[in-house]
Amino acid sequence: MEIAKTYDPKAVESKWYAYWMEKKFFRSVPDQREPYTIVIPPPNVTGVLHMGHMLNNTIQDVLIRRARMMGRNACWVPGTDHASIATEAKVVALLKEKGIDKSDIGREEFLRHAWEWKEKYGGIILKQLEKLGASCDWDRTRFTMEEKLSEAVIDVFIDLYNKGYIYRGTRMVNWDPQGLTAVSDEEVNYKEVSSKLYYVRYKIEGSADDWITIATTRPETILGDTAVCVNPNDERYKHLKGKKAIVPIVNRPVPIIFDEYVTMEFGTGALKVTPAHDVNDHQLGIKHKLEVIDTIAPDGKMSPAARFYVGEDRFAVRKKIVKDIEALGQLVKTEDIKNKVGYSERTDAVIEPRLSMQWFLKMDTLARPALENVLNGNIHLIPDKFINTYRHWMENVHDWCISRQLWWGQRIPAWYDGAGNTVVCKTKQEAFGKLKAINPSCAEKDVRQDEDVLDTWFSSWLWPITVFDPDVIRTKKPNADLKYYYPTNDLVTAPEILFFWVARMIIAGYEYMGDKPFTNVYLTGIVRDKLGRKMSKSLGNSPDPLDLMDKYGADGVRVGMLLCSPAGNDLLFDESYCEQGRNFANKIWNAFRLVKGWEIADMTQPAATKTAVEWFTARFSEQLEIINDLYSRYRISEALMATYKLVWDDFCSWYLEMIKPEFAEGKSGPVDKATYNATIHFFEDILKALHPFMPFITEEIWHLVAERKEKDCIIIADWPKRQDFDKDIIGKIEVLKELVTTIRSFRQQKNISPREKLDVFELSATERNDPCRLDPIAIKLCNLSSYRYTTKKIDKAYGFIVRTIEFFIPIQQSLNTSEEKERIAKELEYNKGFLQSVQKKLANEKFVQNARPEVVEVEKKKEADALAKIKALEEQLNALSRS
RNA sequence: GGGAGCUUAGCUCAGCUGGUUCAGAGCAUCUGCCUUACAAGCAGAGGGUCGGGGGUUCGAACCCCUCAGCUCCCACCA
Repeated sequence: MEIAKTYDPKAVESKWYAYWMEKKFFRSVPDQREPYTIVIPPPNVTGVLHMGHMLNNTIQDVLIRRARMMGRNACWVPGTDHASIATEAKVVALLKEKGIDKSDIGREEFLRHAWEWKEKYGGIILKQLEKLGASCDWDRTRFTMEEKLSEAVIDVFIDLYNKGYIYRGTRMVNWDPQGLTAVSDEEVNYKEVSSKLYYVRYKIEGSADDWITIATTRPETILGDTAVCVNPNDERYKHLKGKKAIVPIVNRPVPIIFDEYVTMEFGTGALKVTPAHDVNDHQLGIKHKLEVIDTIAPDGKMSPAARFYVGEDRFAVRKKIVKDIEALGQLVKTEDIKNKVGYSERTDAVIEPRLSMQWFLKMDTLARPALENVLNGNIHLIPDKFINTYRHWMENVHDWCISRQLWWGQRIPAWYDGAGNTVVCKTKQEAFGKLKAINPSCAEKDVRQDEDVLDTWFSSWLWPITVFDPDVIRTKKPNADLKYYYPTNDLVTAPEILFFWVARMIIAGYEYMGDKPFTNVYLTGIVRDKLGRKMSKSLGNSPDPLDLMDKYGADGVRVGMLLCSPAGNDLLFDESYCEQGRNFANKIWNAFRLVKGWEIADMTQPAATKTAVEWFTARFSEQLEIINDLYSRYRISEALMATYKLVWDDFCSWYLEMIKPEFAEGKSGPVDKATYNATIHFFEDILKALHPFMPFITEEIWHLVAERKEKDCIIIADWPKRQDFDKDIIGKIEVLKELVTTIRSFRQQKNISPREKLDVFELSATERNDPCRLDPIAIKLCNLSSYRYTTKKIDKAYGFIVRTIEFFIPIQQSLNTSEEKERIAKELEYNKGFLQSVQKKLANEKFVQNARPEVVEVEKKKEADALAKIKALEEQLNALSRS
């Protein structure tokens, strides 16, 4: 059978994914084994796979696959998030294209369209995850807005309301004029922008020519001014006590108030107060009992209350009003300044602080256990630098605005009778009953449900609970799944949603399960481009993961992602990492080709090979231990690198070269059975160690390297067991590697072909003829005609030292003496310098007194070695001088 | 404005409680090789006063101070 020279992932990947699915290897049901559980951070239904997902899900899949191999009952629960704002915006846009306006068709009709859209496109991202090799239990796929999960959300709302944590109130909220909804503080991004600070003078009422000049960046809000505020300590304005200022354009007299809130140094020290459109002004408004004039409508256009520019957008009005004020002669000056403006995370519209009636969740009490259990280590944040950030947030947590003025989402179960009474309960009937009890004149037709839906995070914070048992909120009796899988083990997510989601899941976990939702939170970095810029659609700097997988194979891309993912840091992604991943896959493939091409013969095992097998046995265990340790510390990319080097360097470059049969009659010679079997066994172990990173190629080779029964797949194979290993041989081979490298380097320097055989003599204190078990390996790897021992130095030979052992290679051609002398002199000089530094240390009494004995011993050993080496080098130099 | 963190080879990073596994890894670079597993490869080599300065110590990439630069989080003074 001819095996292709390069590995072709395409057919292999789809074949094995289908096979795994068919054999239900991803399926998990509770059993006797210890569970290992991950719930996926549900991607938005609107989402398409981007590099962030790739990273995130690759890590999850690595963890879940390894756990599966370690004998745990591995369960990775997939699903999607309904993402109210994002999805609603998408559907609105789609309808708009068809000429349909959301408000024209009404709630029911709109939701029908939204569901239709979800059914059609909502599963795309999950399909894409399959390409990556994600071994999710697809039978458990959940959607945050499916009936059962929604019911749980409603039950939680009612429960928290009954417990007194939820209240309704008028608050200044972050209003998204494009999405036409309130958004939470966490959904506002502040960006620094260049803007202008306008100085506008207001006339003092009743004066002839007395003015007060304020400074503002938002002149359009002047129409809503209901006061001018100055600092009571400000000498400049003391005379204005009890006076009024006239707001320009609208000509409204407003009080001049005094409050220490105002910074005297900023602008003119006088602040215009617009309680309806600024958070701080709102506070002032409450404190000084100011009138509130809401001049900006929900859509960002001036409302009738503004009286001027009604119906025009606030930004257009900003320009206009400045001109008009200038025309009035009241614009004093303009300054360029930089300030920060809030943008909506979802729509990127400028956030408008706006007063509105919203539902809030009181956070302080609920947040307490969530903070404690992170601080006391019950929940680990990885890397732990995030603990500080987490604590800071949890200690200063604000009440959470949970209502959204949208239709796509769980509708708030609050009911009104139109007479100012509110009840919170599940159904209209129930509500009618309750309302009637309060207000006997209430008719059923008066009962109206709150129009708003709940914040998406108010549903996803239940995710680790409701994916297993959506009824538990109501029944309070966890089902078998929930009992078995909860708390889950690892959560892999982006630090950006540490507060949005992670913190709130922890809160919900303790409130509803009395226990943490997960033990470890692995926070990935943000995927950036080579230049460190965040990947984004608008920059066009984000590669399409599907294209990448097409080009490099899923295994290649997985490896590429992880190669550049230092634990807890952002990663600067570059396609060349995927290339490295693909090359690695190809390397493995070719190792397989080599082994598969061997003929097995009934022959005794050569000495070199026997030692090589002993060495690799030890080496593998040694490295496996390191790899296991890296996994346990979630150093995933380092675990990959250790595996990479184990495979490429130790297995391919050293082991396979050691055992490779010699050529005979123009083809590779046969290999003995013992070596072959050992090698196949090593190969299997290596494939297992690689499987979490490269599931497809390992499964493929697993089936080619030996006969397999139907369900004998690597995906469910046992993770290799670490054995006690022979440290001695590992050390010896390390020295041998140095010898081999030195000889190869010598060949290159002297232009000696690798085909030309060389003799090597090792200087030995005593006469000996017994070959060491390593010698045959040296003979093979260096293409030697012999490896002998000598008690005398050899003339007319190239002499060199490895560690403390002296070697000679006799050569026909005469050595360039001066060149050799120079080389040895250089080495001598280095060693003398080294010796000096060591001796200086040892001569230092304070060092000998204070340093730990082991450290001193080491220095003494260094000294002895250096002395021996110097002696040898000097002798070599003398010999050269004599000849 | 408050807080956290970072700065080690051209690039991305590792270096746990100060001392042999301390100056490392991968990639990139350079040199020689189409050697019958692999040129998506093989072999070899070069490359860093560990951001600057100061201090503690017998000894500092590691501890302290200071300066500079970068990143993130929180707050949002118009």
